[in-house]
Amino acid sequence: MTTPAYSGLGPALTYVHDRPLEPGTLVRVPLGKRELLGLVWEAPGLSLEGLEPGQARAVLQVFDAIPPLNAAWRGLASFAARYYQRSLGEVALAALPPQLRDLQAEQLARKLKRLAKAAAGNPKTQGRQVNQAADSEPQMPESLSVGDTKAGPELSPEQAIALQRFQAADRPALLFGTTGSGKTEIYLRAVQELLEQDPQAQALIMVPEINLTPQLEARFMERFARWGVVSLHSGLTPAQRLDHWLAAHQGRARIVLGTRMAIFASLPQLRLIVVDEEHDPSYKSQEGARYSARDLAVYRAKRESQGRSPAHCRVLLGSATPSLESWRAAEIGRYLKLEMPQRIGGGALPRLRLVNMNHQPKQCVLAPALLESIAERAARGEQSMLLLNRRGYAPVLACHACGWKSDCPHCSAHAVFHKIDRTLRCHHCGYSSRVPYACPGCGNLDIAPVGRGTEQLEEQLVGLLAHARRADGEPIRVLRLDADSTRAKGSLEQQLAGMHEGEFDVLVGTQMIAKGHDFRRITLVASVNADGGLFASDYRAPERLFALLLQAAGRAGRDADFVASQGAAVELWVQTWYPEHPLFAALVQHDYPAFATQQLEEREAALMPPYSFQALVRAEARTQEAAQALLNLAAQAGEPLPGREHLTLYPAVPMAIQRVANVERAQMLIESDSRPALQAFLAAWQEQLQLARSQPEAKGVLRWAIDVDPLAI
DNA sequence: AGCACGCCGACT
DNA sequence: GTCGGCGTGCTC
Repeated sequence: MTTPAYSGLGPALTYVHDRPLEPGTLVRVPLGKRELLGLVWEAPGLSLEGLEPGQARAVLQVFDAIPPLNAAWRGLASFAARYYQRSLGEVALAALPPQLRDLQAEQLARKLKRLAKAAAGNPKTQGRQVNQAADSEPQMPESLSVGDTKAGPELSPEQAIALQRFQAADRPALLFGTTGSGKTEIYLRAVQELLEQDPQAQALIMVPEINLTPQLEARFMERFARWGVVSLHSGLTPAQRLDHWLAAHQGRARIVLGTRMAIFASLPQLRLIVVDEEHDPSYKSQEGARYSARDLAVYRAKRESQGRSPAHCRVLLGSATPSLESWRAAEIGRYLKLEMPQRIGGGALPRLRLVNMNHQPKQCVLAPALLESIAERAARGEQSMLLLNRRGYAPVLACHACGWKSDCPHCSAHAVFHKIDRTLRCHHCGYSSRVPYACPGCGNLDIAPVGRGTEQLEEQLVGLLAHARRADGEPIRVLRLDADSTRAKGSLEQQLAGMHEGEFDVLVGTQMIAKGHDFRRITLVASVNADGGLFASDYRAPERLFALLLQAAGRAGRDADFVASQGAAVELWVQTWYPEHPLFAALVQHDYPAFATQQLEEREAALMPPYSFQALVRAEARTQEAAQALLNLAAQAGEPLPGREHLTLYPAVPMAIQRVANVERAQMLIESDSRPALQAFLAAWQEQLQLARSQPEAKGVLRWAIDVDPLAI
């Protein structure tokens, strides 16, 4: 009755034990020559009499020191496995802390005894652990209302109404709140009211990125340490992850904060799920079971409420730029829409300044007016932030004599020029080589960088601002933050702290600086080259660009007092060659609803999600032909399958980056107006895919995977 | 996924 | 003649 952590083996395996085991019990079982962690699953109608001798081996150990995973959790795991077309064992066992796999039952029992003792001796032990991880983040000053031990600020009327409507909601709620409108305070209050009113209740708070957990943790710890706050994300050590998981599973932690993996945390008394920045693509897993933690949050809340009132477990999705899926659900009343258009403290939203690059001096990096504005701000003690979505010095090196380009030898992509260590690096496979002295094609010495990355922007900015001075008369200081500059552990926190202290005047970086961080002195945000998102082949690109720009804009002017005392103009500058693009018309007005309406109309006309349902099958092989053959052969074989008549199967095509690490990749898009039809077809089709593998045309196929509700096509 | 079994190239 | 490459197949 256990499932192995292996994806090819679909249904549960059968084992025997000398006494009945409750479903959800963790066990240790033999499989082949190995000993594995297993999970007891329900086995309706199975009796020992029906078993051939030797058909079932014996359970080795029972982890009876911890309670079984409950029915709601098992329901979530089996739904996720079914919906995302993976085996139950893979989903269920991947959702457990990895260290559990290596532990013997007695070791776990001993650990639990120790934890119980520690918890009895010091009820705050749990909280301490978390705080250590979070202490590098500067704390937000809270305006404490006198006599209120809960130490929350007064809610604005708008917040109070949103919270009240959420508390009365009988369906998932979408909190559409401008950046700086105080969404986090709503989360905190919702959690507080729930945990005060129900002494057992647990809440799950999800954030898109690991970088954002420390500061959220700090805010939750500050108010709710007494209730036990733990985090769950991939940055924890294996031991921490097990501890935190156990704390949640045993109900010692009543608040769990985490990234997408936290959706599978065992929370026996789960009553509230918050998904912050619900539109963020990080919620969609890109490997293993390709689940959407946001979608599973909605499912899980419903499943937890099964057989109880619909509001037993509530779910709150928050965003300043909701996904079009959630937006539409709110429009048609499937979700409750809560709106908070005002910034707390009345801070003005940044004014959009579109820079028409057609009218700028030739070859200019930053418009002169933008440079000047940055310099003026630095002179007044204000900070600026520049976004450029490309790390490295230049995306490619090229020889103008023979046309040679710095291509990665293993991928169909350029190797990026990193000037700092004079390397060419492929961002897809990790290949790295020294920059050649002369062109490998023709020996020409004149090989030059083409295009611009953050390293180069930083360098040019320092040059362009050489004449300018800070308030203290010193030269302007530029900080670059991207995956390269923050590789060392703790260096992101350290550099962010420097930015907060005002050590730097200008911050240059990739996406990672646009999200969440609370910079107090930034009054200008600029997107150096936004056009990539305007005409990308991916139909979701405009949506992502809009979200990125608004989110980045939200970094500016967060401290209304600072802005007022400076008399600062809070601005978002966007450099573009296409200023007339309709996306910008909506952006000028900060009008997400208008943008969403326009995008949804396009989607409806083209019958794209959320007006249709998609799945993507990707194949990897030694040759492109084999990868495509597998998909096309399986498609042919799938003709008679259930649901097929409601589907469109497009021909297999090479992926955008066709070859990565010497593996050829192809994909096939499947579209349907019926989710059940798509589900039924995919479930049956797996077998055809498996069979197609043994055809001679598909020789050299390495693997294939189905991505249900893919984000990028 | 692991781990075994099984059939073809360069070494003591 | 063996060590070892990774292709194919199985695990209650």
